[in-house]
Amino acid sequence: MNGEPHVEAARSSIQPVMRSEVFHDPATDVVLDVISSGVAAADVITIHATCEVEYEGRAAGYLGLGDRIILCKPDGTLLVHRPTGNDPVNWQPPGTTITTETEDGNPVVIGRRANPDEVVRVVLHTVALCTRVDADDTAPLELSGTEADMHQYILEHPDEIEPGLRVLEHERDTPYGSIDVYANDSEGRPVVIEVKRRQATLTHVDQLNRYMTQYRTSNPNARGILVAPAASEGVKRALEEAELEFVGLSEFAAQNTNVSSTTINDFTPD
Amino acid sequence: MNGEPHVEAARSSIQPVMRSEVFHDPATDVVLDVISSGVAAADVITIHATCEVEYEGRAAGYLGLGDRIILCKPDGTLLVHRPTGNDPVNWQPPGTTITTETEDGNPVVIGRRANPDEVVRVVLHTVALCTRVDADDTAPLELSGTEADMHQYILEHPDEIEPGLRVLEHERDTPYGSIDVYANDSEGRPVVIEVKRRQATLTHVDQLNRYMTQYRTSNPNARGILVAPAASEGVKRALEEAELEFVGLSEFAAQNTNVSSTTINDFTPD
DNA sequence: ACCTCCATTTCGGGA
DNA sequence: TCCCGAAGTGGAGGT
Repeated sequence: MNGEPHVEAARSSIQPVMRSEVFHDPATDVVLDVISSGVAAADVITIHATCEVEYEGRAAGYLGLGDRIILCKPDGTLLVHRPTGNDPVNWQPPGTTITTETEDGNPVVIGRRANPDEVVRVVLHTVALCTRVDADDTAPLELSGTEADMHQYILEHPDEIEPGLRVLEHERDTPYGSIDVYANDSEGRPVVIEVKRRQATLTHVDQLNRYMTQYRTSNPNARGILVAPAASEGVKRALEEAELEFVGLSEFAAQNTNVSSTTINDFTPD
Repeated sequence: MNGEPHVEAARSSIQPVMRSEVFHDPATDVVLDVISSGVAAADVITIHATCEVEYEGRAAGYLGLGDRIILCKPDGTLLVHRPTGNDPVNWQPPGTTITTETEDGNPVVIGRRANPDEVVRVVLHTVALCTRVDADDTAPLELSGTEADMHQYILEHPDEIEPGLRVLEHERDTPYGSIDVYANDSEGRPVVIEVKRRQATLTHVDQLNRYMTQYRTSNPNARGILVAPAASEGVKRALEEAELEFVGLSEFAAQNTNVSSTTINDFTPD
């Protein structure tokens, strides 16, 4: 049964199914053929193999023999996954050119890209499984609870930040960074707001402080507010020292994204 | 051939091979059994399926029908990959509990974790392929060209930063952030060095500036140097305004990690 | 557990 | 293309 493909074609035009081929314990030439023909046909290729991985580019790496799952996507993505961990142990982002060669009779998968110039080389010592499927996926990911949603909420409910706040501008780019929200307070003072969807950190203070330091040279009375669901004591101290303010929007704390009766839950498709 | 497993056991104790089972176009109960038994056996499970994905946790998401590859790892990692993109469209990091259920006769994969409380639910409408393999991988990843390597290089070659520089300390933690390198220049002035292994950005300037602002209250003549392979004009301007300096270490520019005769190339295993 | 920072970060948007 | 900042960032290391 070695190398014998099990083909399952689409069974109907109404509900098309992924066309898939599986090669069990395939010989080297079968692996090479599946990869090259699969890449040419824009299929997704998965390989279960004991392999070795070399990487050279922005950094350089070597990974000795082990059992991994290799994924080759039609957009050039190359992923090498270990049996543990969220992130691939080696990878190559979209835009990579995937080719093959042999080394000591073993099939080798090569992912090469320019800018940055990087190569990942996967030497397949024992291939347990090699598959190619024709995958079609155009559904948009609908995601809510992002920072963009929080911006929208603030634009529509400025009083939640501070009574009398009037929003004047959203996402203004400047040479010293971009401002999330520009507003005036009830006394007409300029207010710059930096929004974070999760616990505020020092880098967030930095970001606001960088802009405010510049802005205050021409607007000494300008206020800077960091808006986030929460902030550590260190962050609050850093804010005070920079004469900046913190406003906690606990509605946006984690595990509370499905608030009803607000606009936060409105989906914002790609 | 539906649901019939193709089993390939290890063939020798000398060179063990991944034990693998493949189910082609499996029925719902087969999918459910493969997942639950595979999870129990600490196997890696891959599913090629047309599916729907729901996510709720720090944010909330919905992904309509499409062809994807689902990966379940024995450490609880759950990955849903589209045919494009480096990153999974939905995922659950290690530590997740993977369970199954059915919905309208379709198998459903559920990944649930606490802290943060998050759930990913994958509704499998048509499963083309379902595999489980017993993967073993203990090889350490050897990686060079990281920021740690750059630190080491600077510690051993301080003159590359500036003639006469004497390094006094490495990685000092403070309430206002950690310093990469603390040194004295040829005139005895304190020098704080922030090291970046790639093109410097404004946030890197922030990081150095945050600390220097504090440090200079007690050491007004202290110098702050950002060391990186390169920096944009905006970064250099921001540095000047904060009275900080930039030193370009072009040896560490991308695509130049394999410099010979230096220590940068020494592997630093996990 | 919290906080900070690196990452071969990747990804998307704007100039 | 570069530059900048978000991400359901993940992961490591220290306190």
